[in-house]
Amino acid sequence: MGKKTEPIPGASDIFPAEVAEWLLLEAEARRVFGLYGYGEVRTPVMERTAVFERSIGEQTDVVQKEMYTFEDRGGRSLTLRPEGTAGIMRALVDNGIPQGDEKRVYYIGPMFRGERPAAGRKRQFHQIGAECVGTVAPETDIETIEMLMRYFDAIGIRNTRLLVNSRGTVADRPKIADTLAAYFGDHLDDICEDCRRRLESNVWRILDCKNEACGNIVTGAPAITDLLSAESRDFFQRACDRLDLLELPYTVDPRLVRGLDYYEHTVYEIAFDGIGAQNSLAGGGRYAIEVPGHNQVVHGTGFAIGMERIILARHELGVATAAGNGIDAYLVSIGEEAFAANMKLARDLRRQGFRIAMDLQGRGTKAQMRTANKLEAPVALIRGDDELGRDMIVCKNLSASEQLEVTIADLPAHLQSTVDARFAGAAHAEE
RNA sequence: GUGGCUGUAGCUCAGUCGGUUAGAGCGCCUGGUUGUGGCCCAGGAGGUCGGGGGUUCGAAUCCCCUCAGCCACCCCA
Repeated sequence: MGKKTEPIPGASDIFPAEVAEWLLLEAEARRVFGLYGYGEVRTPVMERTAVFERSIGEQTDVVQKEMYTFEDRGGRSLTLRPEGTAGIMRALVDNGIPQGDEKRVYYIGPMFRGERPAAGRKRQFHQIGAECVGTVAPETDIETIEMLMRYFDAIGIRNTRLLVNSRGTVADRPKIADTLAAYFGDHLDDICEDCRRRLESNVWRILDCKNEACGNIVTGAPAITDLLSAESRDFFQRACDRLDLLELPYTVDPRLVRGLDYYEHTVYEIAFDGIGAQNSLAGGGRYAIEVPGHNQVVHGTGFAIGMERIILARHELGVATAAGNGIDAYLVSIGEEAFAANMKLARDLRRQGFRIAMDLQGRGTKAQMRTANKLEAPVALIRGDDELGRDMIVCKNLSASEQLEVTIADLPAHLQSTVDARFAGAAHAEE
C-alpha cells in the first residue's frame, strides 16, 4: 500500500472493537493480582541501555540484536524496553527496598524488540507481568504460578501446559556449562550449524534447539537437574512439592532454559498449541538481577504474559468478549426545531449518565431509524415538531417494536427502567 | 537477519493463452408517496488493479526493481 501511511512493521493500531477485549484482559489481571496483594507500577518505556544489558545479559539474543537502542540529545544511550523486569528492578532499587522486605508489583504495557514479525510476534507487543521481589523461597515461585493459572482461568484460557525446570544458581552455572560443552563437543558432527555456534556463545540454548537431529543428541545429554548443587536440587524439589500441594499439573522439561541470563533456580513456561510457532503464552521464573549503579543483587520471581498471544489463544478457544460499548438510546429528530431541542435533550440525558447517540447531519427519519438499529440501540427516542409542541417524546422499544409517548419530565425515569430491565435480563442470561 | 506465499473498491475476494468505459458479495448512501428500523426490491457513491520502470499497437494480466503484509526459520511473551 504505497502511499498510504501505516504503522511501522510489527506495530499495530487497535480499534474499539478489539480494545474491548484488551480492557477486559487488563481488568481481570488487576483483579486477580490484587487477590495476592500485588500493586501496579508504571515505569518508563525507555531506560538507560545499561539497565537492560546488565540484567538481561550481554550475550543474549535480546540484547545483542533485538533492542531498539538510540542516542538521545544528551548523548546518552537509551533503549526502548524489550521486557519489563529490568526496569521494574531499577525502579524498586532506586526507591529503596528495606532489607528483608518483600515487594509485590505488576505492570501492563508495551515492549519493543526488533525481530521479524510473525504470528504472535510483534515488534511493539504488550505484556502483563508480575514480580515478587526481595525474598527467596520456592514457595513464592509456586504461588506466582498459581496466580498466573488463576488468571488464565479467569479469562477463559484452558488446555495450557505448564513446563518447569531449574537452572540452578549462578554458582552452579560454570560447572553445568562445562559439562554440557564437553558433551556437545563430543557430538560436534551430529548437531546443527546453529548449535555449533551456540557451543561457543551459549551452550544452554542447544538444549532448546528445535532441530530434530539435535533433539536426539539433547535427549542423551546430562540432565541439568543432575548437575545442580545439592542446595539447588533441594530448592527445585521443594518447588515441585508445592506444585503438587496446590494441585497444579506440570511437566518437568529438562530442555527448558529460557533466553534471559538473569534467571536462576525455577523457570517455567506456559505453552498453548494452535496459535502458530510462537506457542508460549507466558514465561517466567526466579531471578537475580544486578542493577547498574547499585552494588546489590536483587532477588525475585515473576512472569510475563504476552497479550497478543493470549488474545490469539482466546480466539482459538472461541472465547467471546462482550463489546460493552453500546448505547442506551438513539435520539431521532424530525424537523428543524425538534433537532435543536434534541441536541439539548441529548446533552441533558448524557449529564444524567445515559449513553445517547443521535444524527447530527439532518438525515431522513428512515435513515435515522436504520442507524438506531445498526447501533443496536435498545430504544429509539423519536421527537418531531409535533411532540415538541406537546412536550412529549415517543419512546420506542426496538426489539419489541412497541412504542409509547412519555412526557419529557418522565423520560429519565422511563429510560432508566429500560436500562435496569436490560441489565437484569443480561444477568439472568448468564446463569 | 534468511526463506516461502501474498498485495484488485471500506471489508472478503473473482478476474492471466495481455484487448472495448475493471467485477461480485457484504458494507455504505438514497428511494420504494406525507414522521419509524430489522426482511425484500430499485438506484447510487466508491478503485490511477501496492509503487516505479520495462516489453507491447495495447497490461490488473508478461519481465525487472521496490515497498508492504502474512507465515516459517530464529528468538521469546
